[in-house]
Amino acid sequence: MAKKPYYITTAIAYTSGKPHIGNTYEIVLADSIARFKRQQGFDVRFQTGTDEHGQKIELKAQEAGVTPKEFVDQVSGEIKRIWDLMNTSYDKFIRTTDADHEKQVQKIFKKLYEKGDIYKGHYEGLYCTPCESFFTASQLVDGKCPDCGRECQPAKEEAYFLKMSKYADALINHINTHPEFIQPESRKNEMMNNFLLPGLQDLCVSRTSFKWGIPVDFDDKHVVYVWLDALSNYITGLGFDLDGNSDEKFEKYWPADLHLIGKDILRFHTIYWPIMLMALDLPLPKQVFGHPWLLQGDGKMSKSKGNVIYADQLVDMFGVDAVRYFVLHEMPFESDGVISWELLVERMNSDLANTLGNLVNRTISMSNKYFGGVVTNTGVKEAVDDELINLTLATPGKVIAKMDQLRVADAITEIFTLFKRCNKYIDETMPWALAKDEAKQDRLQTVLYNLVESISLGAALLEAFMPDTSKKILEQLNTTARTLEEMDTYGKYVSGTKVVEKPEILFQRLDSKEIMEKVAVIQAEQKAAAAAANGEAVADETVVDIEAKPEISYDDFMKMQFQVGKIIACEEVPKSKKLLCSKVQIGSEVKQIVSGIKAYYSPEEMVGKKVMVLVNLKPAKLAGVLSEGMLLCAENEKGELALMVPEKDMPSGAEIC
RNA sequence: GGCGGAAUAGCUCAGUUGGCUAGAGCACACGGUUCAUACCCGUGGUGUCGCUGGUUCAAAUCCAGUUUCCGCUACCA
Repeated sequence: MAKKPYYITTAIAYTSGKPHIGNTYEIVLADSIARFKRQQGFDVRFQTGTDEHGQKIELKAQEAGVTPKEFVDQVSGEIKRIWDLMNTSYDKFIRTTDADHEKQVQKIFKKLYEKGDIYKGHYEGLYCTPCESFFTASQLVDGKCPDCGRECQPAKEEAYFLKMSKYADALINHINTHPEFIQPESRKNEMMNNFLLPGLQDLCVSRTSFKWGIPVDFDDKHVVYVWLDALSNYITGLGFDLDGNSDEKFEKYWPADLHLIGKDILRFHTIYWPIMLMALDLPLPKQVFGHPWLLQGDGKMSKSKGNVIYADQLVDMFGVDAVRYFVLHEMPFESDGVISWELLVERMNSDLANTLGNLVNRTISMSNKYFGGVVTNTGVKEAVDDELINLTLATPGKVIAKMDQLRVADAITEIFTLFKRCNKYIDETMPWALAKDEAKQDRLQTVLYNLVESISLGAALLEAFMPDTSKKILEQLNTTARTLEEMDTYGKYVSGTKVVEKPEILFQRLDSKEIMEKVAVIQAEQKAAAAAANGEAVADETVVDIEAKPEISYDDFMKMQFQVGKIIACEEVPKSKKLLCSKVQIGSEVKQIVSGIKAYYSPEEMVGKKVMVLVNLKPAKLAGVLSEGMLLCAENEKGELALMVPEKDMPSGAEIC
């Protein structure tokens, strides 16, 4: 019988920089699932890769003084190197700059255009600049922005749009009839309530503001929107061809069984991607799992703090399998996991060195000490053996059940429960006591055999999660990994086998203090590097490009009145997350102004500042609070805000012109 | 503001449709053991199961209200 196909993908990694351990988690998680499915007898196809287009990359390359292609070649190579370092068993590493991918994306775009699902639209009268939103004519209220009620700006650029609304009902129906489609389930409500049920807007799927993307082949002013480009990788990587000449891999593996992605990009995978597929008349993936994040224990990761953790640093210090064990084991199914160097040392010592490593070590040592390494099943069973045997035989089923639910951390815990039981079994049977009694030699043989048998089975189960360790244990026991089917009977370890003479230490215990000293050095280096990079950035002057607005006349400009305002009081706007309400003294007048800057300024530090105010703006209510003007801010590429203040002290009310 | 979720031992979390003295791992303390990587095994918690009410023979579990935190989303004049 032909093996059942199983197609699993990770999100393709964005090539804006070196991936940290959080990004690396995803590929390891996918790898453990892929390996386990192979062990279960599936014909697995495992795809990963890099997402290489977009304005951000164009800018990064510019900063680095290289071409975009040179930039992504370097980063993509680095990502692949780390994926390989982590011993991940992907079958295909796709790059969105691959020629065949680009060609298919162009074809897809054209096909959807010809079909009418992508149409050329205009911003004219439909673009609200302050809201930064596009609206279809029907969405406008009295010809004005439905959100803010103001005039929408005339367009200066044309763009292509994907008709989302056409497929919305079909998608809602699909999600409702396929409860397993979006995982974890709690995310399903978010997608439904926030996007689908309120009504989908057509999606703008082309850009003209930058060049680094796949050109629309029939209209080369435009490049294809990066998400349309990136999402297509899941089918182009299988050799999909729109003209019907698809590779057999596509016929075999599509639709995907699982898209494994971060929880932050669920929207793209559960709304845009399915609609794209519907428009192409292709079946939808069976499941999309938005996994949680691996977060740094001591605050957010940042290069300037020097606390970004990279996979290769961890591997240097702990080894590949310890890192794999850690990221897989520390991640709960739904909530974010935490990583820190201290936690790693703790897990390394207690789980890997003590429970597992020491178990293998003591078992092999005893076999050598008492029987010259030969492990024989003499069949002298006692009641105490039952518990170990039963648990050993039950463990594969438990692991399979957990893996079926994608609960990888729980699956690993099941395997370690077995190893712990083995340690207990040694205490219960006390081999060293049996060894002293001539009459108990056969019993001792059986006890050691049972241990070797249970460890062999546990080690085979470990393959998906810690492939090297699994192999090392089996080699030391001089046996091979059995399949899941072969785990149904106890006693398959060949009696009379000789184990290795001197056991190899699988995991060395580490001293937390020594590790932390090394970490301090790494962090200091990273901090210094970040500072140096910042210094360069100052010299190089990092720039931000924003979309240009239409030219205005001097009269237009003169309509606006700017003055220096002194903030004399400030408080948070209740029930709002981003708003601060300030009392601003402008000359002898006091205005109340609401600003969305709570994330960057506390009410206390606002008071006393002299800032630039647009004073003749029509008052409006924000979160129910009247605002009579606007505090002007500069905004960087991250959306962080800084208030504009006069370079020299100026009196309140001074005109800015 | 809208929708949803969470609150259980020092820490990280389990607790299926309400049912026996509320569990696991880690950490900590004590005891045992010596084959082993100072390891393994055992024992040890008076935990207000966020708070207040309610339903019930019985509530961590169901209902209502309340507080705090989190996610998505809206607001950024």
